[in-house]
Amino acid sequence: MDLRRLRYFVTVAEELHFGRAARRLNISQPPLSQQIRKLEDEVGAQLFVRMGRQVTLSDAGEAFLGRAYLVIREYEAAMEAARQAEKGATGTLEIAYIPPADLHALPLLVSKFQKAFPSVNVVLRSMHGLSIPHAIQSGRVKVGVVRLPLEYPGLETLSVVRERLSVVVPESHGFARRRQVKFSELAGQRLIGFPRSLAPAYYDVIAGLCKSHGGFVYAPSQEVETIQTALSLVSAGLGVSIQPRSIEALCRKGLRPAPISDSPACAAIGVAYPVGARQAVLDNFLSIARSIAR
Amino acid sequence: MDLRRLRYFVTVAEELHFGRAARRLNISQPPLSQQIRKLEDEVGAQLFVRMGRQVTLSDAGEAFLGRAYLVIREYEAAMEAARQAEKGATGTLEIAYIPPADLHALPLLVSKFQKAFPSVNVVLRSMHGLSIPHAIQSGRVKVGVVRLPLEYPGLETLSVVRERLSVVVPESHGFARRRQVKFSELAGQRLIGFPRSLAPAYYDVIAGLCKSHGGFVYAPSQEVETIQTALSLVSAGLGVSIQPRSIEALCRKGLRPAPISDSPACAAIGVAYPVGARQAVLDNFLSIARSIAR
DNA sequence: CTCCGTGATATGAAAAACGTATCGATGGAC
DNA sequence: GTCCATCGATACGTTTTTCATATCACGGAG
Repeated sequence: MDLRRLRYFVTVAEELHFGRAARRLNISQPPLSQQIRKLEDEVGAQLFVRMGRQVTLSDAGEAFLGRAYLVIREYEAAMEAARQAEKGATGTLEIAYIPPADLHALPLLVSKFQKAFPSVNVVLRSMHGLSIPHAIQSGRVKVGVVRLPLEYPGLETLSVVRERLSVVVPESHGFARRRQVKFSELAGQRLIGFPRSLAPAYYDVIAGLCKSHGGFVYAPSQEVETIQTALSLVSAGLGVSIQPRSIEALCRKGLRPAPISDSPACAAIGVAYPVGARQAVLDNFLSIARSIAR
Repeated sequence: MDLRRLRYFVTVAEELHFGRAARRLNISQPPLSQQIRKLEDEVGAQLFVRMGRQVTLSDAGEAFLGRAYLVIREYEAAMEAARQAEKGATGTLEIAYIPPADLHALPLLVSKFQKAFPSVNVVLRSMHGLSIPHAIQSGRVKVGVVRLPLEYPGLETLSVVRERLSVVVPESHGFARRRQVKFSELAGQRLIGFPRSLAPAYYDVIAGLCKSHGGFVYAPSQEVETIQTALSLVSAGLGVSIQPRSIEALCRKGLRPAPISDSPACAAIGVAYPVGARQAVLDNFLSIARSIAR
């Protein structure tokens, strides 16, 4: 399908001379005449007026010519659009992300990506961390921004930002004026945390640190699903909460974050994507993610 | 050129299943796979993702699909436009006309034609009667509105309106209050007329009537090219002028038209067109002209 | 009238598209 | 795990389409 007849027609219409047109098209004249005749049959109208040795566009041909140019241009634009999409320079990138990602990781990723690929349409979908893997594998989104580590068959991950931990306490708390605290000091505190099912691996990292560095069993006395709720409960004096250090930006009046000095950079957020996905938009997004991770 | 591959692609994209698509297209499955592959080669991008038994549109295919619909629609619109143009329902009709035609004949023709064929673009070109035949045969205009009779090789004519004659006199003239005059009374009057070369046959008709009915030789003492000039000269008292009866509409203050009672309907205006022209717009225009001529 | 240029026609060769048969891979049933 | 059904890809021979060479038919110029 190469729009051959249309190109033949356009050339003849431009030359108004079958011989010259045939030379321009690198074919001989008889097949050109045949193809024009077939085109006329298909269209159902006589496109040229052959009077003697004079060839003219008929009214129908005149009307057809302008449209023919449009068809050819549209077709070439379609091919070009497909090539651009294959290079990942255009198209749509659906990103599923967990709410806490919009503090740091998500704005970083999206702004840098959009600067590099301004023609890509980015669609952001806030989702529960649990449903993101399935959304990726079903193709509803191309990539997820999730809490790491994440183990899921068929998915690979790439760490983007890693943070150490802080403990958020109310203003009246003993830690409120401390420059830093240690895990061991958290023993006995009422802890406000998230259900393990929300991010099992991340939960286990925190629990492991409490055990190894603090010597106590991580057992939140309140389980909440969002950071905002956790902070509200802290503010109300129901306990303290272990959070990534970037939580400071969210600490409104009455809340104080205290860095945990012996915390490794364990609160990681990264991207998750299908193994062996051959999608250029995704590849481009991943290279942006890698450049941020350094 | 039937956009075959494009239609194949669209069908597969709609079905996302080569077998079903092949059945819908009334071909077998292998050639369909081949054509899709060739299309992918030509476009330069993989349009479908074949993973196992699952067929999906790739990003490139997604981008291509929308444009492909446009191409197909544009192409069909082009064919339809050509057919419409061939039927004469659309296109352009260039009309050359002599200035006196815009009194009666031209508005009649154009308004009725445009009512019947509103999509045709009518272009009106005022020209000297002498240059109209050449304009028609060279194709610069499709039809002419001219003074009849007209003899010209390669042209046919069709009478549209026929009028009897009046003589236009100044208010102070002796004929000014007459209900009608006869050719014989025009003998001895100073006559204002047009050069014979402007419309030889029409000139000869008038001259013949003067001779046969009036018994004198038609010999204008002033020759002018336009009706307006003739009327101005009459108004200035330089003479009287023989004109078609519809001249009454142009008689401003100081001018009086007097019908010539023994004039036949000899001032004819009609359309001139190439013999054997097979142009539908022209045919449509001619049938309108015939319906006006009754 | 003859000759040259032009588009249409005839015919055989090359290329493209198609159909039948078959392979290979994948997913589900047992 | 094995078997079976499904689906797309491949192989190959046939049909259709397209092309090139040769030739014809027509019209205008000398």
